[in-house]
Amino acid sequence: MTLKVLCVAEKNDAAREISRLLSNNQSSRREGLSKFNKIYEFSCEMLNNNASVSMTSVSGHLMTYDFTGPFKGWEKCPPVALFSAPILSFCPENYQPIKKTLEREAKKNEVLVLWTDCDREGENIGAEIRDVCLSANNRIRVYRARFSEITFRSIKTAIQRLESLDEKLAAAVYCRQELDLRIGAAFTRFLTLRLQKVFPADLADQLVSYGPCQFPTLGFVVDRYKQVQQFVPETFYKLKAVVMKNDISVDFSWSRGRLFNRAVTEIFLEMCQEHPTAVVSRVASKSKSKWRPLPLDTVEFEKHASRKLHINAKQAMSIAEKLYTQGLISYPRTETNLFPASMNLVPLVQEQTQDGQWGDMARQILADTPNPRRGNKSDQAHPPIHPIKYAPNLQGDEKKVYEFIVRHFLACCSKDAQGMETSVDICVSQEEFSAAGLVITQRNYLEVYPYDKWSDKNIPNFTQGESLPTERIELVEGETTPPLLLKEADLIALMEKHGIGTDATHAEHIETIKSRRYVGVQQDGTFLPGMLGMGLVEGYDEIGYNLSKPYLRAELEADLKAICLGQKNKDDVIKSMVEKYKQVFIETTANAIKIDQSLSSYFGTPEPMGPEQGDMRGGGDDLLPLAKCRSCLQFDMYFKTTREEKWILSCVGYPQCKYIVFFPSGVTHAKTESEQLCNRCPHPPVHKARLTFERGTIPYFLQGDIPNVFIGCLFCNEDIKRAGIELRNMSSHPPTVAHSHNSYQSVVPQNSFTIQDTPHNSNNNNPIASGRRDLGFDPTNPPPPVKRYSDGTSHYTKHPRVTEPPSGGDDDNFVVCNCGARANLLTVKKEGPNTGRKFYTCMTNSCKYFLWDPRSDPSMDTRPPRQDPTQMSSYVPPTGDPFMSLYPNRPDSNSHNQSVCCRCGEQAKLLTVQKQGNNHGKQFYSCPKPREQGCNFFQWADEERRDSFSPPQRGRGGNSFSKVSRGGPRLCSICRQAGHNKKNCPNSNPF
DNA sequence: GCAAGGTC
Repeated sequence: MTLKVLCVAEKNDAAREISRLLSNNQSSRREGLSKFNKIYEFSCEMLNNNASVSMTSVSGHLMTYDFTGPFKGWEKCPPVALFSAPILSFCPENYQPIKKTLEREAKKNEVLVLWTDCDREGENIGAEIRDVCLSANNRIRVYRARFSEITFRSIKTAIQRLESLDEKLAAAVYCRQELDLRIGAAFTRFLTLRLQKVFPADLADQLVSYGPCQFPTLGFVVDRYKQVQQFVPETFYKLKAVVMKNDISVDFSWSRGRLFNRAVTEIFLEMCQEHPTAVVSRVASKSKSKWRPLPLDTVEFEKHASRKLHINAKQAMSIAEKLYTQGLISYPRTETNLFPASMNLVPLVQEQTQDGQWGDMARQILADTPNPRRGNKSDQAHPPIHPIKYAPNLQGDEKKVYEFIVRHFLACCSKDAQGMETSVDICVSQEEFSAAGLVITQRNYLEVYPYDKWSDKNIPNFTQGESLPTERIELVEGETTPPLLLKEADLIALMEKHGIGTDATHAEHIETIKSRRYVGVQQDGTFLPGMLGMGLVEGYDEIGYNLSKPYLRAELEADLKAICLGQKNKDDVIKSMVEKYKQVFIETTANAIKIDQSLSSYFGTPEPMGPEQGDMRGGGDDLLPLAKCRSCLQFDMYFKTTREEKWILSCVGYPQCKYIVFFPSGVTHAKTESEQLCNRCPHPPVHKARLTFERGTIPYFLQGDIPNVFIGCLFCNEDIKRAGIELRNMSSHPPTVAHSHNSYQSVVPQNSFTIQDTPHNSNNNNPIASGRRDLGFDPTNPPPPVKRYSDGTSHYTKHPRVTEPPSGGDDDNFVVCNCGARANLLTVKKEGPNTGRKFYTCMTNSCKYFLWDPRSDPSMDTRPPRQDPTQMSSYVPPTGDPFMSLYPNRPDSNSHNQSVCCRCGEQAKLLTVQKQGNNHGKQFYSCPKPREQGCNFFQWADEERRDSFSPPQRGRGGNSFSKVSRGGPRLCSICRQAGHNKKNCPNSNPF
């Protein structure tokens, strides 16, 4: 029996090479949907079967991450919301062909073997491949091949010991990805939006970013610059003895090195000058070798290119990649600095014998057999960088880079340079001096490697015990010098030392801080911090977090390691790190003025920016959410001002969730009280709000210690209602928002509305409208097309009080539900039988009217949405709705579970939320009288927040329900305890 | 328009 196996490697090169090895050079090649990722086919033994194998590849990560909907817009949500915003995982457009190839091939095969690189990222890429393949073929069996290098032996061993994917490694990468995105985006948006406003003259178009790699890199440059600035030179003194031998003058240096006290040095000088004869105390000769370089890895390549060729790291890497794609050199991204024992270097050296400059050297190496040193690093995937083919016709920098790689390779394969070092010690009046000379005996690798310097230094022959007159003894004065400013190669070395970025990304991070104007490069290649970079680091230092230091990142790295080892759990790490960084962020925003001040020493007077500007542009202290949205329960709600400068409280889920609360015009400022939580509201935390009123507009009984200021919960406070602080709200049921690792958004709005007015009463006179809710959509008798502002024949009618939309265009998406609120035309995005279908849904949570758009493709499934008489709505959203599965809680027949809705007199049901989620098990009252008849009231059993959920037309105040239960003690409606009522409840709000 | 990590 033949087993059908799909193998997937991390990149095409690896797939090709592994196929070659597994097939004994017998694989055939065909095209995949991605032109960069071929499919290699062959047969071999696998899992004790004859396997027919298709081997293909991805190109690194298949999936990428981003925020969704409202969180994508820079000014649509406050940056702090990004710490809890949902994240969408999706396959970007240019990788779709790869994904489609995987899906297609997965369907044809029984087994999937993952051949991604054996590192953390590789494990995660493996998991991405697995998820895609399983979604196309859920019966495919998944294995992981582990190999340390792409050699016949390693590959064979791997195939005999197929394992399972290490979920821990994959999880660590998910963790890194999520944190990098949240932290980077939040800080970047905040900084950019704020500083563009504060320093419009200099930074109006400047992107000011924060990244956990770029910022510490900037920190290194600033640190060194400061060391140089703060350096105070010190004068030192030393002695020098000059001796003539065979007409050659030799400088001997003092064994005491240097002293910082002139008087003391002068005493030694006088002593020597009193008895100036030098006696040779020791002459020693020993052989010395200068080691040939180690095989070249990426980091060394970048450093050498920068130092010796004066080509910056980023540029050097892009040239190397070009040479690689031309087949001239090996893969340039490698952490390996030792050639695998199995690798045959002879043909590679052979190639270079043709060259006029280094051909002789290549021949010499072949005569001696190439023998490179073995370094101590291996990424177990790629060999060190080496030339593949001889390339005589390159020009410019390409030629320089290629030549360097060839010379370095030949130098590696050559022998160490040999020399003889002679050291001579002399004694002058008990003070010791020494000198050394060098004679190079065999240049060896130096012949081909001009980048290293090792020169002869001639000194004459001295004999131990001989006495010589000193030519002179002198006091030399010098000054200590500051450290040198960093050059690119030093910066890369520091990044490597502190684990900032990876070998593949060092050059990119350096490029980023250059392009963001954080640093500049001088003519001599040294890095100077720019005004922006300097100011940012100073500002952050002022705030007190070492964001420009590598520590925080190092802590994350340690956590990631712990995840890999199974000592920590991914979700815990994300939770704690998000919380940590969020606190840092909040403190940073609260102290943002310090950043302004630091920058103001470079960019002049800042434009004042305070908390009064409570918009999304990064300022002030309005960045705390008040609570989770009362409508969608998914997103946070924030205070903000409208264009007309009226205060509102809105859900950041807009436009997916349009819940919004309007305040009366007397409110001049609204803010979340960071320290005060409401102890009665569920779904904590619900913060109390601080509303500032215009003088004279606030009722006397609301005034507390501070005149004209109200502090209290907006969702369960009777006083608010009595005071006439009308919390008008409009909302829509939000579509499901995809969370991490979901590849779809189920529903997205076709357009977005701005809310212009309060909804009004339902139009009870419209028979079609009022009947529709009960009947649902009748497929046998499809209604006429829905028109905007229909003439009464449509299911939606224009309510006379709704303001005309400003455009006046023929906007079919704009309709008014029979409850008076706006209804949206939405499209199902989730893959399934209804993909692409459009439907209308009312924006108010308490209505949730649903209707398929009859203009949708009639061949689609036109069954009406699932109806359940116990459900609140005729529309059942896919997931995420706490009201989705509501079933009456009827365990007994006594009246204990019943209340009478005092508004309409109907008996209200006490229901229990069955669906798993935040509200699981919670009880609520629901009046069964249809909305069209003016009721359909909703209220959680354990709280009072009627206005949030009641139909807008209901009057304020008064209790809609009177309990008919006669059993048990009467409980306080605030704290649910017996013995008092809400008027004298000890837990009540003081207002 | 944000990050960093893979890779072409």
